[in-house]
Amino acid sequence: VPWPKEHKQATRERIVEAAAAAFRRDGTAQVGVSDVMRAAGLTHGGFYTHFHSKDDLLADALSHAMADAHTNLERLGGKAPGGLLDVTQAYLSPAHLNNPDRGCPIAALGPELARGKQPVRETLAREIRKRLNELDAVVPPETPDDVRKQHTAGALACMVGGLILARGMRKSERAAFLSDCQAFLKEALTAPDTGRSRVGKETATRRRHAHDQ
Amino acid sequence: VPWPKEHKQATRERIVEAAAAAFRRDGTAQVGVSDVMRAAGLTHGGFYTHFHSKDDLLADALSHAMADAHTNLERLGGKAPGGLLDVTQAYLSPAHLNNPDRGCPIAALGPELARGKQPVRETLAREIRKRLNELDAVVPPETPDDVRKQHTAGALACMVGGLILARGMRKSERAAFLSDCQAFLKEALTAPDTGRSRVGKETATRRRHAHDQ
DNA sequence: TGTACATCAGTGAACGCGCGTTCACTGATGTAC
DNA sequence: TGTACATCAGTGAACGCGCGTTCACTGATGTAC
Repeated sequence: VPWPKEHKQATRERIVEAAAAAFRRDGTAQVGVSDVMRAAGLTHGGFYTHFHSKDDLLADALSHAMADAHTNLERLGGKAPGGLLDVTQAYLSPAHLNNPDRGCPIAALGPELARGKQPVRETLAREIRKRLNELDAVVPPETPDDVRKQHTAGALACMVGGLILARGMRKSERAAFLSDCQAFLKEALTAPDTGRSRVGKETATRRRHAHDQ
Repeated sequence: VPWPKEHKQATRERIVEAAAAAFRRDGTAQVGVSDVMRAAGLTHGGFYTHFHSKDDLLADALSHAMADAHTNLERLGGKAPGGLLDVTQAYLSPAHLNNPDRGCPIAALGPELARGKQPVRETLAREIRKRLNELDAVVPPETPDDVRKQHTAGALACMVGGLILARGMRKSERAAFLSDCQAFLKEALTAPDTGRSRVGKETATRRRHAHDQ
């Protein structure tokens, strides 16, 4: 083998990484294969030695973006995620709002991915399920199954919808809307009166007032 | 004037209506001016006597789609919306899931609209604010202002995110996820223990079990 | 009442342009002798 | 150790194609006489 074995794979990952950022920032339709290759420091001609098609790249970029967002959001919220509430507060942060290229690809591309071709839709469905399972694992084990399912579904829905809506609003209204979503989830997930689920209570108040634009 | 005065306006509205449906079904980038004109029973050449550009049409189609979705969702939930909870239950329904072309344009196109050009972004921001105000008006007047703001923000976020996520999942998982989101919102918005907000309680249970695919 | 006319909504060919994809090639690399 | 060679990652010109937009035109309409 004339080339180092890991060289091609490393190049491929550079392309995927560039694509994951560009797609999330500008949308899948506005970013061309040439744009991605240029961002990866290559020319467009070599693209098809790495991928069968742009859709093939998109599916890979989606998986990469999910892992990437997960990493970046953990960095935001301090080392330990703590509970479901902590995850939601980090997600609904101005930092996430203002950096879609390093954030959740569902919030950035969800609807257009759902309209995509089969491999893309399959990857999206798999990643959503994975995300729900991750959130599920963060809820205290003593929580009843039905409550747990409702909390993970409701929390993820509120995160994705909240971020999308905030990004669609006027700049001056965004921070307040994110705070309202955070407060709503704090109430809904803590639910001290039902006594069934008490999640991440200790850090919620602190985060609620921490804005960093 | 050689033509009836309302004729041109009626044609223009036919184009906007066709565009509002096509954009929501297939996305703004996948639907061409020719597609829209053909759906309206016209040829593509006449488009620019009605609109300055495709973006101009998109802004109009967005406003039209919001009003259209509002009408259709009211039809789903019986005549009287009742409360905030009722609105959310109608929104998170299989009927809405399966008919994006007649549903909420934020759930169908939100992220790509937020990346659009200024007039489109302005229209999106205005429509989101309008929607929040409509939801606000449906919350009982005795509800404290901060709770009201959190409920409307959280509910809308959960609606939009819930629908987007459900559309991204495998068909077999969608209905259960929607139900989980509905149950989450029922808990969060009813919140019987805080005693501050008791919204749409009477119809929630019935709706919760009504699926129509 | 009937005819000639001016208006303008709608037509369809044509325009650049950028896209995804293909392909003949180039040149840096590890290997064989 | 040094040289010729086979390999293949990457190059860049070229391909159809469909898009948004323009424009010379057509023909249905209400109006003037």
